[in-house]
Amino acid sequence: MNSSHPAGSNLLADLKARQCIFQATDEKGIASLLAAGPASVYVGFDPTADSLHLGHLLPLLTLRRLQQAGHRPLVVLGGATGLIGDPSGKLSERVMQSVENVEAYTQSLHKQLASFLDFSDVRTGGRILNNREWIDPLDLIGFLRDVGKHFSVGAMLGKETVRTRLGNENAGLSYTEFSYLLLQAYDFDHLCRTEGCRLQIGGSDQWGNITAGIELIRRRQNREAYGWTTPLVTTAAGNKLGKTETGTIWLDPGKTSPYAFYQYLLQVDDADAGRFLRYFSECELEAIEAIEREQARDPGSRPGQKALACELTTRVHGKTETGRVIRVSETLFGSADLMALDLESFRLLETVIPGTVVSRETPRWALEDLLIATGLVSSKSRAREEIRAGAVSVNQKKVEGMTRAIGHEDFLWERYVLLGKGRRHHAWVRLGD
RNA sequence: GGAGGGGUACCCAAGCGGCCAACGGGGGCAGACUGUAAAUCUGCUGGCUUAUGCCUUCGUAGGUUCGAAUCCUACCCCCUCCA
Repeated sequence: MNSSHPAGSNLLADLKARQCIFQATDEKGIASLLAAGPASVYVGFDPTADSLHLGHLLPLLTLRRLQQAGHRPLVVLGGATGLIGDPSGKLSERVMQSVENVEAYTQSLHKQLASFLDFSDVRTGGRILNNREWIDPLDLIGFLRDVGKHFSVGAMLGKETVRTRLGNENAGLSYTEFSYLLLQAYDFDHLCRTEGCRLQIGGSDQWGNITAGIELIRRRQNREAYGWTTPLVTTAAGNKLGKTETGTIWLDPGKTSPYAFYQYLLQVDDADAGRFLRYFSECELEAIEAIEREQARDPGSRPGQKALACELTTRVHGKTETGRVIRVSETLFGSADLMALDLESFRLLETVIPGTVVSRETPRWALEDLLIATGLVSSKSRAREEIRAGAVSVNQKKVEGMTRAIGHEDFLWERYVLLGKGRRHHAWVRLGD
């Protein structure tokens, strides 16, 4: 890994300029900790699903920057805390996950992490840990006496997380979730003891948990620990990055295809592109500013979105996949005449966007049925509505009228039909062998 | 355990015997305009062999009624306060 990045204050200055620091406990203390040599830094993720999503990326990539600067990344998977459920940022009680799910999720996340951090680099010596290692052996009485004793219920009630939950008419807060804070604080205390880790970073909703850990360390170990949070990344429209009405943008290609991932980023608001590049891109700030100037001059070509989408898709899904995705995007949205598309392009298309295979035995298909089969619409009624609205295209030609059917003559290269719904949704239909 | 409040479509939220597949808002999808942007305007937003037709849906299960999201009974869940 690139280790040319400066340790200590320059690194912090860069992170600040990128607005990757939302709140910090003691900037001077953090600066001297990082300047003193390689420091262990920890980020925790609870296995609430079998994949991370875009919203997890900022703390993760911030940790990556720290590793590049020579520090030691520790990722804690909350195999234990995930069984409790973090009330932070949640408006209502979480549904408790089964033990089997949490275990399976933990394993999935474990695999995913390898593409963001280098755990084989002996010099920085990063590790992935599961907090079951140290939480499972705890006994209740011991925990209450040694850890619980250091927490004042008054202070806990003052935490924003707790206050919002208690203030909500329709949601309460169970004792289980109320105790979450103690467990996460204990994680930090444990890591400080066993790994010499004195810095925790996390998303902005983790502030309360992080500061609780710092206090616990102070009381039990009489040591000074630090923390900072990254901002919650929201869009100009006020939504969380990666959360759409139709679903979450996952990092797992099986849950969100690389194409969908790329397209999501390509479509971010102009107003967000520069900010997101600062958060996520490893380009120097000057380079980002140059892209922004380009963007201002020619917003239609969206250089900011393209840079963002390209870099992040590459980081998450790799270079090869990103190349395919970009080529397909250019095919579908470029001015190129579809009829000029060669068979190879269709084969590529097939690996990138959704579609369906139909039997050669059938002479004709109702357009509605193919729209459903490809997943472009959810029901026949919807299909009809979209056709009526003039939203559907066959081989890039808009369908007029309601009676269009698809026959063998529509298959280009006697093999493929390209269906479209609206400006952005495409799917292929392949004639089976 | 007691008292009170509440559970309606993706979310919020009206409705409180027929005119309810269910007002309104948000979100989503689509059309126009564009730049695969934003803003704006318009349409759609349970399903079906498109039908002034049928089926499913208003926490769950029963019941009353010609007819129920609306009334009754039991049950489940959530919130607040008291014990």
